Amino acid sequence: MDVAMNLFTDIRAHVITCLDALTARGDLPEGLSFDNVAVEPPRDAAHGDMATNAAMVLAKPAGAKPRDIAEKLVALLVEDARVAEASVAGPGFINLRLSDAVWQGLVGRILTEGERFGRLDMGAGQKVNVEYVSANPTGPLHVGHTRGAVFGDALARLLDYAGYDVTKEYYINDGGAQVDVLARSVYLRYLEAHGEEVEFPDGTYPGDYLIDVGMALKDKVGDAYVGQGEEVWLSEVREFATERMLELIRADLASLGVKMDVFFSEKSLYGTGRIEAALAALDAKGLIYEGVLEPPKGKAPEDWEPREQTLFRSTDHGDDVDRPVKKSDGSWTYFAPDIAYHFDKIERGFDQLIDVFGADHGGYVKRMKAAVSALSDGRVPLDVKLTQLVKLYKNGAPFKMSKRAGTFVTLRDVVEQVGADVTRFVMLTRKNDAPLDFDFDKVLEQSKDNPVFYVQYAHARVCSVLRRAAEAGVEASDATLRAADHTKLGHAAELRLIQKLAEWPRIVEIAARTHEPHRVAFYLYDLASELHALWNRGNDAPELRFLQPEVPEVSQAKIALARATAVVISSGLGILGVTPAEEMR
RNA sequence: GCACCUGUAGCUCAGCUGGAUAGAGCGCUGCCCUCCGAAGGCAGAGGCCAGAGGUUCGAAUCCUCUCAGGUGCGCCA
Repeated sequence: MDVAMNLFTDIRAHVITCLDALTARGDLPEGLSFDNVAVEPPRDAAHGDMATNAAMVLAKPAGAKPRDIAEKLVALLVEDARVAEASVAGPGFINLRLSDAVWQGLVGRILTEGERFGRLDMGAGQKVNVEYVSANPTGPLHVGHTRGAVFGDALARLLDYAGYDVTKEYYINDGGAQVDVLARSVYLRYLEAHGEEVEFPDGTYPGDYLIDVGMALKDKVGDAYVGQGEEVWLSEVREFATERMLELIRADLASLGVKMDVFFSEKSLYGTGRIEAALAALDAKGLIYEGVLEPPKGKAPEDWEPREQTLFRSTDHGDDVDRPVKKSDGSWTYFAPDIAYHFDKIERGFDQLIDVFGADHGGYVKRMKAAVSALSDGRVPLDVKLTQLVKLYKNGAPFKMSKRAGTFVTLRDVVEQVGADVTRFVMLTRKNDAPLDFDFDKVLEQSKDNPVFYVQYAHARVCSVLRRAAEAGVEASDATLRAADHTKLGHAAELRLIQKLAEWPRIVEIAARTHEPHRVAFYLYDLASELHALWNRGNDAPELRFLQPEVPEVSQAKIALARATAVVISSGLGILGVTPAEEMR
């Protein structure tokens, strides 16, 4: 077990020990649960370094006044050398101030643990499947997919960092009618490659990106399909085209730094008995029946007619209505193979499933959860994360996207214009379920209101200090910095930065638990802000500058702090999939 | 009609298993660079956390209802 140090859990353990002592002494009744006892950073730094609610949450079950418990607890807490001061405040909070030595000691530990500082074992090696993007293989990925791709990928990296065994997966919707549309569109481009004049009727994809595919098809099969009916070429062309589209999509993802572990084909579920097996599993639980659905109220469906269908009793697992798995012609609905796909994930032994969908698929969440709940007998949780729209702007003005007008913005367009690092970071500066504004000009701005720049700049400044230390003849290797005398870091501004660094493992824990990687991005911004603040104090107070060539020991302690900050920034950016910058250009 | 998401400073948004006087950036006001670390920093003003009830020692956070915006609602995926 490789558990990074977390000062908050360390101190919480100390609080629990003291509570046990109070219990043994008879000051607290036996058998109290300490589960709700928390040790957290205080909202206001003036309250101290950490605060615990122990006295308040225990007052009621112990039948005592919060302040009485608090005072007894305080007396024990201060016996530990790490606790410099403990006091009761407000309704019964206990504020703790830790000795400077505790904070100073953290710098050396971060430098020793490096990227491992902040890694957790909360996942305990549990297998988690994160499914994301899963776009139809009918064309290049567009901006909407980009957000899902970045979010899913960062979530996967975050969970890995938190100790889960993560599989990143893409479900290829290659079983439905739209890949037939793709095949017909490619066929038209194929005819075009043979010099025919073609038109693209409604219901086909007129995009230029298929021109190459049509030519490639010509190179492969010559004129074999010219003048032939669909029965001759449809299946072949479909396979050829989807394969090409997948290559395109893989390349799009690669340009963003996204690499999937598994591409799972919907088509592979057909004709193999796997859909039937999944539905049989539901049937065995009495959850499949033939029935007629009620029309949705108030929506006045004009062409509604009652018809009998094969239904999944999803209402037994929290859905609002039962859902059809077969169309009236007897073929499967989209839902059926998706049930089989999730059944497959369950059978592969995942302890937890996560699906990342666009917000327009919100209506699909309950039935999917119902299916997973039913298929796993409630053992495997499914969390569905919805990503909201990305609104594009160009220099403050909305940027309209239209396939017809040719102003269709692809993932590749975005990455080519602003770069993968910027794209990824910006996509994570908002909670996944909140809409996101993406301004092509603002994201490249080098100023404080651009968080990407601000965080990168903090990292680059540390690199710059290290370079200049070398020029000034101050030894600043990692080994030296680790062994430096960190007790020289006594200034309040320096301790503040260290305290921010101490929060890193907590941030990882919270972000991983809530499946919210944006928390990492916001934390990095705060951390960068602390570093910049300290840096700028060096303008007026030379004794706070990191590099002080005339006193190498002091420099080394301060540079160690800067370096520790860079280590954490680098870890955080790693989770976001962003490369830390060594210098700004 | 129903379901899900959202509603926090003038604007864009954070806010942990419920904790203390609700935070950040932009914008606004006022300071700080002859040079040595200013693509920046410091200070200030600005809030009925959409509204109304409820739960409790304590609610932006949990529950109920209302209002506003978004998304979706049987043979699309």
